[in-house]
Amino acid sequence: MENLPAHFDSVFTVDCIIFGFDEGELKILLIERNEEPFKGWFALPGYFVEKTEAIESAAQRILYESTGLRGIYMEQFYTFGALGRHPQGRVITVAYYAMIRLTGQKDVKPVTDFAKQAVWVNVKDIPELAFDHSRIFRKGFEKIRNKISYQPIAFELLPEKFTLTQLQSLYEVILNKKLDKRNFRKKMLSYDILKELDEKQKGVSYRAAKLYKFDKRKFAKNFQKELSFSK
Amino acid sequence: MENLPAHFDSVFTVDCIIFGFDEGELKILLIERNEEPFKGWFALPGYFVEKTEAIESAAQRILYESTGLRGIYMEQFYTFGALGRHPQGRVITVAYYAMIRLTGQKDVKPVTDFAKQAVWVNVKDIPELAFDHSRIFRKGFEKIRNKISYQPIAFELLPEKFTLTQLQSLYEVILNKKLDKRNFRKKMLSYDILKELDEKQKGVSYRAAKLYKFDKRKFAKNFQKELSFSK
DNA sequence: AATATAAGGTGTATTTTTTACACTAAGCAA
DNA sequence: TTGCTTAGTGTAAAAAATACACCTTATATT
Repeated sequence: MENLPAHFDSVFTVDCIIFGFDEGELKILLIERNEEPFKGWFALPGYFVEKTEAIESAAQRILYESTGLRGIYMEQFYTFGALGRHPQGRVITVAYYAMIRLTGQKDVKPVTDFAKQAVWVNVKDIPELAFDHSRIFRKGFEKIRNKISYQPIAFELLPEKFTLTQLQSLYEVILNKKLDKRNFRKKMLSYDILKELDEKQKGVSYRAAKLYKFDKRKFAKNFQKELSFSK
Repeated sequence: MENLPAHFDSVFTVDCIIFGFDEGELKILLIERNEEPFKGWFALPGYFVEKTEAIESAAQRILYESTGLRGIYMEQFYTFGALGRHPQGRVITVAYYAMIRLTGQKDVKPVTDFAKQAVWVNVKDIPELAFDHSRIFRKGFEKIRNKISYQPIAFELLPEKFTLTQLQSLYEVILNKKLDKRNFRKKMLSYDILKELDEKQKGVSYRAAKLYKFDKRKFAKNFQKELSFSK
């Protein structure tokens, strides 16, 4: 613990797991580190929290600096504070996740030096990450897998207008299992939180599907009962 | 942020919600603060984390110092880091809860100066607490209320041997609603995680009930399916 | 124009789970 | 012996979850 960099006074950091859904694949954002330790490794977007910052704002700032993304609601899921997490001493890390919509601008780019680049990586292809970030990722992924079963968080990953098949395949990727089409639709529609639009999918070379939107109004009204997708 | 006490270097703390079940009442441990700010107020047991401590060990140490309790497994549930939580500056607090068995030695006593006394208080009678501890308590209580519906955490609050009626009334206190006796028993027994003992309750002035134990072995085997007590 | 292709969209029967509900049995005390 | 208090038990009805297959529609190809 001798000779630490200046920010080691604060000794705590925020790391973010940013989920995106693109072409049927669930991805997260990783940065390539441009600083020792673990220079050149991939890591979750994250950095040191300033001494007088609220954690939430730190999370926003740090996500912006490492990826260029702004104004994204993140949910805190765990705080990691074991000894030996960081080679230079005890570092406490508050971890957040967010699910975002990748429509159009899915190009991400760090705006500071500590990250060399930011990239979207399929959750099935995550390499070994810096520090204990692999563990943090697993814990966060487990969290959303669990949460999606009883809370409508999947919509945040989809474009505003989506088909039921897209919604189902997102559930399938997150839960990592096949769902029955008829049962999925029956159940999803029974929650009465979707709005059926008069529009159809465009640009597909087969029968176009109806488009739906998540309906916040209906959700607030009808969502006493919880979602459940066990099978 | 001028003139802060020495430990303000570290600016983070651990707070604990310790649940106990006693004579049909769900209680938590509070301490009376013996330090400014909020001297004389009740607060959750908690204190500053040292610079080179792991959070988990800090939580153990702090719980011991404020209440005399040792070796209690605590589960982290949220980290609070808004500005303005602490009148002297930004303080980040990692919050834990634990559920403990109050058999015999339920007397608690601080072993340092920052707490004047430690007391068990019924969750229905919690006064306004120091800092944002009322909020932390509500969040932790919500967490266990939620968790008890799908994980067998209630047993940790009961004596090793308990009756089904005791178990049910614990569920009722935590969930804050009446449950049907027959349905409760049917469902609880269907999980096959209890061991029926050859013993009966003693010292009651009415028909004595059978005693049961939580059976970790069976639990590990049979607990793919989750508990659920919605009604 | 006809055909092939690929996904969209739909219903029913069966099983499982949840719920509602009330009386007898046992033990102790007076 | 009687009264009091809690223990302990079963069934029918409703609701939810599951398993399962075919026709429809839009486009692309010949």
